[in-house]
Amino acid sequence: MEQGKTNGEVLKKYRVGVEAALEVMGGKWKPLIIYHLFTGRKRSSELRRLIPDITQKMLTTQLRGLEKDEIVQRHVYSEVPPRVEYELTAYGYGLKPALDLLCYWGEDHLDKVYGDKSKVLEKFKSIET
Amino acid sequence: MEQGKTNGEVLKKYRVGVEAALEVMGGKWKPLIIYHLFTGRKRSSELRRLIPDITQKMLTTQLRGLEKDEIVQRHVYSEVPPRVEYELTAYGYGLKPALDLLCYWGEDHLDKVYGDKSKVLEKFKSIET
DNA sequence: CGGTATCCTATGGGATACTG
DNA sequence: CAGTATCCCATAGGATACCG
Repeated sequence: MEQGKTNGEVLKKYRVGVEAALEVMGGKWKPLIIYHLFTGRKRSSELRRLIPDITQKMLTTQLRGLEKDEIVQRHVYSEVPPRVEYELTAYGYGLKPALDLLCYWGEDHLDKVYGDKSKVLEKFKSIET
Repeated sequence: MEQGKTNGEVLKKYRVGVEAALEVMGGKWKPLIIYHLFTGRKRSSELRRLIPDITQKMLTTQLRGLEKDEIVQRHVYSEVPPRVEYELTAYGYGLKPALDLLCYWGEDHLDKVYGDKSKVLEKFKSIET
């Protein structure tokens, strides 16, 4: 238990904390968009190519949400044809550890579901706080 | 980049991994339920008390989902009045590292939104893989 | 006490067409 | 190329009442 806080405060912190995080990166496409931006800024067409199943509308919608939460920054170049690039903020990059852990857990889960041996779980249990 | 895998394979792995994880624990109340179960098995009425805003229906629904994915185990006692307890499986407990990171990031996000200093981010950047 | 069964609505997300 | 505007649908989630 953290110091100087009541159970209720810690509980509330946890609640809004995890909920806030899920609001920010919990959309259907947001984790994937963020993932691709981990490797550097991408223009809109690149993201569409990297995420074939996403529609233009959803790409825009999810990016706007991420922009509002200051996870990504939008760079507009006044050219013809227009060019727009999206870049993770340092703040958004801070989601990487959490997303990576979620990813590894998810892989492990899929292995489990599909009958493979659980092998990723061990790898990260040392990180438990 | 992981060994022996193409970019596509790694990408696909990441995609389904993070999506699978969000399917399992991405519900509105699931993280909160899981959190409370981190501290030990709880009976249904305890969870409702700990999560005042949840309805009976949603508690049952989310718990059934978690049970299906083998995150929680349901223990039924044939008594009068009936008693039912829910317990995290070892497998479900493996979500703790990821949930904790999400929680800390979310707290930091809320501090940021509400004008406080960002102070949790530093704490975990060493975990980045 | 714990759980269903209805019923309802809010909304996240998709398809398509259009614009600067 | 990047984005908006409609229109539409599936479903997650809430309110309420009832059951063993």
